[in-house]
Amino acid sequence: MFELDLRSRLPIYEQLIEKMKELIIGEVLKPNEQLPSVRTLAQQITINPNTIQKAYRELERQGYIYTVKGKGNFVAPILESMQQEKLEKLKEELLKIVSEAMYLGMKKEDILQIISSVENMLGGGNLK
Amino acid sequence: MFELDLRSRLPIYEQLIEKMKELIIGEVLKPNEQLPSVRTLAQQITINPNTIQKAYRELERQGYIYTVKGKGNFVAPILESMQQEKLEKLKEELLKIVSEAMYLGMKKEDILQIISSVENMLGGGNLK
Amino acid sequence: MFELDLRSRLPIYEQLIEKMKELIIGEVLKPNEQLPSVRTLAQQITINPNTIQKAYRELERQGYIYTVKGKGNFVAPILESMQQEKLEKLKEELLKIVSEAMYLGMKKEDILQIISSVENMLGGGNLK
Amino acid sequence: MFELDLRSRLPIYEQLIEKMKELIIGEVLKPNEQLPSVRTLAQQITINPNTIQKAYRELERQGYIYTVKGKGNFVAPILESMQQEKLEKLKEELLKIVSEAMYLGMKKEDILQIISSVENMLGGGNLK
DNA sequence: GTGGTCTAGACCACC
DNA sequence: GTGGTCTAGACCACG
Repeated sequence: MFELDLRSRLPIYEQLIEKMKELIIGEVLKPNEQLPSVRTLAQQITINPNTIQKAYRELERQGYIYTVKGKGNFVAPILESMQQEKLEKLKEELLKIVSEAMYLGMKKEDILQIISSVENMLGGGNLK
Repeated sequence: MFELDLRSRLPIYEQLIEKMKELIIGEVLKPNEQLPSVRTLAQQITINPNTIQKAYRELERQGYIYTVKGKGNFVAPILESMQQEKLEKLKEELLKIVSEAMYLGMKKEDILQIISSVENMLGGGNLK
Repeated sequence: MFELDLRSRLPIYEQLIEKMKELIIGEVLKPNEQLPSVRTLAQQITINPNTIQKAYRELERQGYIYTVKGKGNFVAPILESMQQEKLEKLKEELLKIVSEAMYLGMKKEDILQIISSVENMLGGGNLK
Repeated sequence: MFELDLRSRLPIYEQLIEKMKELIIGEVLKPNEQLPSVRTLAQQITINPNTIQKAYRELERQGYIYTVKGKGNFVAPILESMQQEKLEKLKEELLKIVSEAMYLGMKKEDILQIISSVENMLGGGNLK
């Protein structure tokens, strides 16, 4: 389930964060679903629990999961408060990347295709 | 010309590489144009010459520049593969950001609007 | 009546203690009034009875409530020392926040305005 | 310089954060001044370097210090961007604490006194 | 059982 | 030299 590249330049806790985000955004992990415990996951992917911890704490800070001490970590439902703020940031990022991409010759159609593929992923027909 | 962020998590030699690549692909630096020498550039942006060296060596390895001993470093002619490589990276980034944005509720229209604004911006004086 | 935050970093028994203290010092709970039994309260706020127990025991130790075996738990008469203790804590907090705010450029007037607005708010129907 | 209470309930990395904030806010540590290195500080106060790291990273996240890899950690100058955001939060906190304090009988004069003491600390006459 | 903190010691990239 | 990451193993508080 979690394929990590131990040799990668990206620290493995960041790889973990990315993977988890994908699972949450792709709604493979549903809101309020419990995540594997720090220890269990550590054993499963044979990695130190501290490393999982680091990833989980960052995900919590970013609002993707929430922690109940003594219980576990859970997928956060989308909060409106964080939503607006975050969307603004994403819009800025989008603007930057889109302009760079189009400057280098990417066509409007290429971007539309990306949007479509995302719609399929998120839409009724969950790929899972 | 080269705005570097010393505080960034990216090593500055990598920031240099990225900047140079963009200037080369965007043809701000024309093929066979001579690059500033390691020493002068180091002085200009007050950075350790070793760091510049490292960036130049890596750019040469990747085929973006070539070195003539005793003369200096020069911009290599652009290969399509370079643009392609860059565009692939941008596509991946786009996919990530778009899916995150749409998960948080951004509408297709919002993205289309961003595209339009970029089109307008580039529409007038595209250098290419 | 008791709004607890299960996700908070503060253990919930401490949250309970703080809430109770405020209710007692603010005289929402009057001296010698009977508190809800451990079980009923546990049911009401759907929390482990052990947790309630722990809070009650600590409140007793600190002199805020007293226990009559076979009868239940009761609000102790307020001692000045309790108010004093609480006020000291608040003063420390105030000092920290005020110094941080003024370091970041908040003006004395801004704080005075906050005080005024609080005075207005309390002015009308102070329970005490 | 750093008196830590190893027995305290507050984790020592949080104690460190508080101390550092005080030093920065009190301008004992001036903007762009270099902080002791992770290792040095660790030796000085005989604490594990990882613990210092944790404190430094959090301070960076909160905008109090910035890190230059390979160089060290430095006191951040006040950024306007973070300022506005943070001040809003502080105002809310202030409102909450002030209203609680005044409800419990704290006088306007007590608060004014706190403000004065802060003014002295920050003003021309640095206590150091 | 859960997460949170801490230590000791190691290796890496960067400058 | 600096910070950044990771491991192994320990102890604690919480529910």
